[in-house]
Amino acid sequence: MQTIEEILRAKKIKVTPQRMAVYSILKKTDSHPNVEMIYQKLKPDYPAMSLATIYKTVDVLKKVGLIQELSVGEGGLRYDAKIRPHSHVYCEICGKVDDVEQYPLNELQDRFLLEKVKNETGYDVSIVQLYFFGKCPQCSINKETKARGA
Amino acid sequence: MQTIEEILRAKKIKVTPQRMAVYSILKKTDSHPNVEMIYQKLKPDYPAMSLATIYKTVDVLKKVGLIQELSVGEGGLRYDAKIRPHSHVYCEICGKVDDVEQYPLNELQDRFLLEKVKNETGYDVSIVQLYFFGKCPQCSINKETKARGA
DNA sequence: TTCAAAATGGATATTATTTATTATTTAACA
DNA sequence: TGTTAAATAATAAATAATATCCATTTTGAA
Repeated sequence: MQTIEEILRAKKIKVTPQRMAVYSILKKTDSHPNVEMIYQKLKPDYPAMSLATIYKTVDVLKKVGLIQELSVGEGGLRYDAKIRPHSHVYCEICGKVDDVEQYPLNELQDRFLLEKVKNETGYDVSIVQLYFFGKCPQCSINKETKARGA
Repeated sequence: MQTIEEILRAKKIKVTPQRMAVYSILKKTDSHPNVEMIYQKLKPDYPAMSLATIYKTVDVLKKVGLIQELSVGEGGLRYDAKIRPHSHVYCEICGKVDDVEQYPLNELQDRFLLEKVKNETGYDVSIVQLYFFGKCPQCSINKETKARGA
């Protein structure tokens, strides 16, 4: 199995501490952070890291296929180092993004699905993303509490 | 069947020419326009229409459930008056958004799907969106195709 | 027809995100 | 180790999307 360093070097992309740090943050978390969140998470260990570097780094990592980009309708984009097929659920109240692990992108047999869509639309499709939108458990409770209380 | 006017009046939302015009544009097109595109389309017939009104109108129409909002990773949002379950394919070169009619959101038996996701994640899910990303037929043929925005 | 509440137009403000700039530093490799 | 192209930091600036303001107009219903 290739290491991240090997993957980058194979594409003539330099391995830098900043790139490793951004990737490492994404690999560790399941919070699907945006650029600003990555910036804040890195600050303690890399106080000199520039926001611009993070923008460039997520671009690089995305192009190389090491991370995926999520668009949930906020201003910016979210990033995820989990690249095997899975879908996401977005809380419209607090903005949290969670993985939907079991279901159902893997059951859609992606390759077959891409073929079908290509046949119907003529598009050469490379990425599938399934999103669910709703209210997370915490926000559901808060609203109930608020409604009952005050 | 309820008319749009009836749906709005039932929710105590005033029926205005601007709202009808925005809805009508969305109903007629399959181009999934964003606010700016709607604005441009309306200009010939409604030269006095304000951008602010369009922002407010798509909000109203979305809340009432007459249109859906799509987020494909651009700056802004796209709108679609087709609200029965269907998915979308986005051309990463020219920015075009097309419907994927036949497949596969209807085959996912949405209600059952929402239940499963709720069981797994605890989220109270109300919306499902399936996106495909790739290259449209025109952009596949024309290698000289300009990047979006050009 | 009248009237109050709601909506609109037009402009501007706001705000968040992203890109550009440039001097400096660093990774890769001979 | 030296060289060079690439990357980074720091900051400025552009971009762009959306919200706000308020005077005027319009809708809905009494």
